[in-house]
Amino acid sequence: MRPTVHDIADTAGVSLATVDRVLNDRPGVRGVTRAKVEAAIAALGYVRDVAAANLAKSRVYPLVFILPEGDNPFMRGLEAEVRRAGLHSASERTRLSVVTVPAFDAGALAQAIDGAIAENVSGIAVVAVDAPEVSTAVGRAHAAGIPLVTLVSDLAGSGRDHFVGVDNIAAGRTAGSLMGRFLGGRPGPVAVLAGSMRVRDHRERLEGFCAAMAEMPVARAILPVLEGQDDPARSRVLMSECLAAVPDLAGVYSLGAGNQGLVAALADGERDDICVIAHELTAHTRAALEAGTIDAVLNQDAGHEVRSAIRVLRAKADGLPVIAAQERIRLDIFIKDNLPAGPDEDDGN
Amino acid sequence: MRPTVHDIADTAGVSLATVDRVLNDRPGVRGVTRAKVEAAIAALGYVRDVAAANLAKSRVYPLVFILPEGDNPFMRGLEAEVRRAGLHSASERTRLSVVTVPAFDAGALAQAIDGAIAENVSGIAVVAVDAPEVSTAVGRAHAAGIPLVTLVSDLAGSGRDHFVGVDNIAAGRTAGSLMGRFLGGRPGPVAVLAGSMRVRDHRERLEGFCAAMAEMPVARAILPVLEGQDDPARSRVLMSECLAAVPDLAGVYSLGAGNQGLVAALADGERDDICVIAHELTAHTRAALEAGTIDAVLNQDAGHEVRSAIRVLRAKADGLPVIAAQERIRLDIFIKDNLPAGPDEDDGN
DNA sequence: CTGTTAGCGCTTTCAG
DNA sequence: CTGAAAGCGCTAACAG
Repeated sequence: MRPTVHDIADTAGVSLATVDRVLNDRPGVRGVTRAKVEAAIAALGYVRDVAAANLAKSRVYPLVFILPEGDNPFMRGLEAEVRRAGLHSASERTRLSVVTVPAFDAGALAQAIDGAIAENVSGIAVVAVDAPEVSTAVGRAHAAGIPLVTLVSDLAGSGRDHFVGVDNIAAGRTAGSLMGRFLGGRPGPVAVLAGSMRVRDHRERLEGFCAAMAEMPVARAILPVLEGQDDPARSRVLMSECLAAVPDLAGVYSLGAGNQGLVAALADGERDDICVIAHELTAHTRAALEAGTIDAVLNQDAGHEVRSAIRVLRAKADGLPVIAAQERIRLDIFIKDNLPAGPDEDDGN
Repeated sequence: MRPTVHDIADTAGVSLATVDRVLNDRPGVRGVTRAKVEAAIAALGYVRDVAAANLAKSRVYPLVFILPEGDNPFMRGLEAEVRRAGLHSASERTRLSVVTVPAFDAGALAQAIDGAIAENVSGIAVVAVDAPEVSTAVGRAHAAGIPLVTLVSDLAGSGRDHFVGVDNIAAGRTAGSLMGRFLGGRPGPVAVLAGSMRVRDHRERLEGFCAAMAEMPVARAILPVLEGQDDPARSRVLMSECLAAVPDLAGVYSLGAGNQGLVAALADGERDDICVIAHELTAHTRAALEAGTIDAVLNQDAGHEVRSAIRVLRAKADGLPVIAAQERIRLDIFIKDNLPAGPDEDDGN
């Protein structure tokens, strides 16, 4: 049997309370006593049973996730993952809630953050819009001692405690690298369809993409970015115009959530010869991948992100360190052949 | 506060013990009583606190992992992941151990399985060699009521309770698909380097690869399989001979663990123009990917696999159902640009 | 500064 | 068939 607090108490010749004080290094223990206890801990090779500890301190951690509203499928997927995690929140002693705000709206976002601060939650996760109002609101959370992590899209030089999401420059590079290889020697420029250059993840993806394309053996023109505001109709129009204007278009990099519009435009123009690389595995991108319209999808696992955000916020709330390496979010590459299970099945890993 | 067993007992007008009997559907409860309790459970929306339950039943589950010995880096990585999981085994109430047996040795493997049965462990995870001796040993485990899962490589028509690993046919298809796209119109045959056709995962990968290559727009010859026994020296020799014999070789699919030898042979022959797709992200493949020798690596996350095996074995030992969708292991595609953190850093997801 | 005691939510004897 | 009571490993009052 593994040693317990009782064993420590016995071999150190002190009471349970004292052992507990040392373990959680709370004040009120003499140096000598502390030393005895620490010796016993080391000698017995004690490891704390976290589950039991959580059970005992029946504290709960109310955490709030602030996400953009609207029909962006990735964001709705994120929301679904938060709710799914909420089911397990039981044993994790957390209470999760979701607040949605208009997309790309810095003011509304700042207000939502202030709302969470007012409710005195124990942690905030927010899909950031990179704007000063947001930064100052994040500063207020910090001042109030409430841990805050940015999710998916980061905020430059703010007081956020941690960023949960992929390395978007690397994501862009990956897209560029695949695009270059898939196109090979085929001539023609590539188009880039984004949501908005106001969010940091989109800017970074573009940067990485251009860098990787520039390193390819075959030089290739990259057309000016089309900003579709992650709106299907708008993205479709922009893309259709582009297809009409650039008959020799060879590829499209869709780095935001405009995929539904993109696929529609490609169907309208009957252009299944174009190499398309998109982000986020959703019902739309999955279908397009299976149909051969999209060639590769880069994905960040929403489930992993949500669980990571929860772990980090809890750790911060408890004043525990975050193991950075453990919280890195991977960039998945999907092609038709390695598509995972179904859209609403979860791998829980 | 969430409802507890006490609340159920109160509203159902029974004792804790009875509630517990119903919850874990143990015998010894009258139909009427059971109904009352179930009504209360439903009414209160009770969800069991698994952590507390585990704490109370201080039962531990000894699980044994049987892995091939030798310097196969993927297998050593698997072993490392088992040990890492062992650290957390605390709160999971499991005790993990590892047994290694000579690679591709069905007799030794069968013997190890019998050994575990004799020790009366609560679960066995085994990297299978696809042979009759192994199947019968698996049958004995089944007869003894010991849950057994195959890990990484499956066993045809055996009594294994579950397979933890990737869909290897899909993995082969993915490799073929990428190889076809990367090579584009470039002429020349491709070689296949395997470990042994005696393990099922290698056979399945080959099958998927050939199928995908056959569907490519450009027809391409696939050379006879080279079986390197996952041994660096042997793989190197085979590969070198192949390079010498086939000067216009366009690509290599390494579907086993012979990557060290493969990379050495390519270096010997100064052939960095060949498109190489390999399996499993290890120190060697990572370095070769960064150097540009290998173009893509398909990976199964050893950490995920180990944790999945543990979850499944525990569930089986407890007679609980396994949520298949949750246990599916993804096939990761890595290129130079989306390589994850470091080789010994874990993402724990 | 240190110890005693009563739980957290669940399981498990052992009596009735 | 059902209930009372004791604990799992840890924390948190409250006394000393």
